[in-house]
Amino acid sequence: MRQSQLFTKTRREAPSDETAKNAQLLVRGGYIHKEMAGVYSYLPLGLKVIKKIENIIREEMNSIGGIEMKTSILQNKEIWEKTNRWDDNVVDNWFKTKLKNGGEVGLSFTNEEAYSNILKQYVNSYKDLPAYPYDFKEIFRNEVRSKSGIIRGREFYWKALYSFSKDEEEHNVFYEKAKIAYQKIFERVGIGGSTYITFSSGGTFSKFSHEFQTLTEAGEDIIYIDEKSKVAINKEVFNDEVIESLGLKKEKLVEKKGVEVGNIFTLGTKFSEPFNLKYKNEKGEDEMVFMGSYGIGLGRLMGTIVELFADDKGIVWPEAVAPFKFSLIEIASEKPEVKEMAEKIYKKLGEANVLYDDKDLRAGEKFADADLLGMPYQIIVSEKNIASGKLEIKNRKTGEIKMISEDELQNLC
RNA sequence: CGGAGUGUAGUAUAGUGGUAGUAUAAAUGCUUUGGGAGCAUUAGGUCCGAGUUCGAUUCUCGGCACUCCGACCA
Repeated sequence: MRQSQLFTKTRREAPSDETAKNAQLLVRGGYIHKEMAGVYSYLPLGLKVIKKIENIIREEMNSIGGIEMKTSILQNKEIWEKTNRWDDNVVDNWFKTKLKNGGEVGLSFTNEEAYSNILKQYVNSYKDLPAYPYDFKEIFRNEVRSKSGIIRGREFYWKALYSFSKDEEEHNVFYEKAKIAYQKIFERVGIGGSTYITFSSGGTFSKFSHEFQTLTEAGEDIIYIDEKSKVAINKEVFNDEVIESLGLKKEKLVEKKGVEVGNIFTLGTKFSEPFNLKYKNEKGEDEMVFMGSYGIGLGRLMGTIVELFADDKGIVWPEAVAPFKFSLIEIASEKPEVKEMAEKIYKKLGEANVLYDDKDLRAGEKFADADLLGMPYQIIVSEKNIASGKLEIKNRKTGEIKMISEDELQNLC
């Protein structure tokens, strides 16, 4: 993409109403726009990052049998009354609104009821199970106080998968697969090394749920990590009994701050019972469907990646989620060869891979922009480099500069 | 929801009971071109409402918004 086509532009200064590093840098780079506290629009560059993350998650969910669909955002009061979660005294962060005819609807803050209600209509037999539907959707939570930029918003985009299994045994097999798929996702988006599977409170049907906690000072959760096994315990269940049951040693655990980038949870029959979601087994007997939930907040993940890798010059994207792999910087010159070379490289690498800074700006400003925007590689085309017959390529993360030939450039794609 | 604070141009900030200033971004022209260039010209602003006052951006009250600390985060 040509940078001149982007209506967004970079800012020199951070907005005064953001203190979170992720929001400051993403606003400065023109990735996001703040609509109100806890509510952000995703600008063209920001959406590209979200889409890259979304595709990685989609691939991993599909690989364990997930089937993508879309549940509605407007939710029927009746189905939430079945689980007693319509009541504001039970769930205090609903966004609710009214239909013209006076009826009430809610904006979904989670998906268990919607899925249980839908599956109720289709699941009758053991032959219909298991089922692993999931969706990417906007979620609304009327938080009294939002903070941390896009890490905790009132409106956010998440992936939620629900597993509907015949019994606990079948559930457990899938649960373990999901755990591995989650680890792959965090590995692929570049935060695997800082992300710990964390034991957290489990609710009615299992001792623990599992969170995926990424270590960063921007985190709001306190966890105790075991560096060797890459396992952690959330503060909420941190006690001697738990430590022992996990085979960990208290003195080896270190207290850290983390962001919960994902979680997986055994729900059991907590939601299937109120919906009477059961099936006939092979003997013709009724059995309750056994459920699990698996969530990842995409905006939160994006914000966490920014927090984790940004340096004093700006954002540093891991290659897998960068909006473009390359920033192409053409240093203005009177010699037409410079522009010609830049255009040639742009075409060669493809507009999907390159953000081409074709604006009429000075070199310093283009370098600063490229550093702020954080593409993994910067290719610099100038009179000097053309004269040497080589191309200059700089690694955003390490700052390393290499002089390479045009042929070598091709290999980078 | 409890506590504290802040609202001035697109952005970041200064200042004042009496014509609102600077930087940056923007527009035009000329010069310039390897780490956020220079000169000139132009355009652009006091969150909303009420009160006090001859006069309010400034003081008072109310509202709204935003930020921070705490609580909450199913």
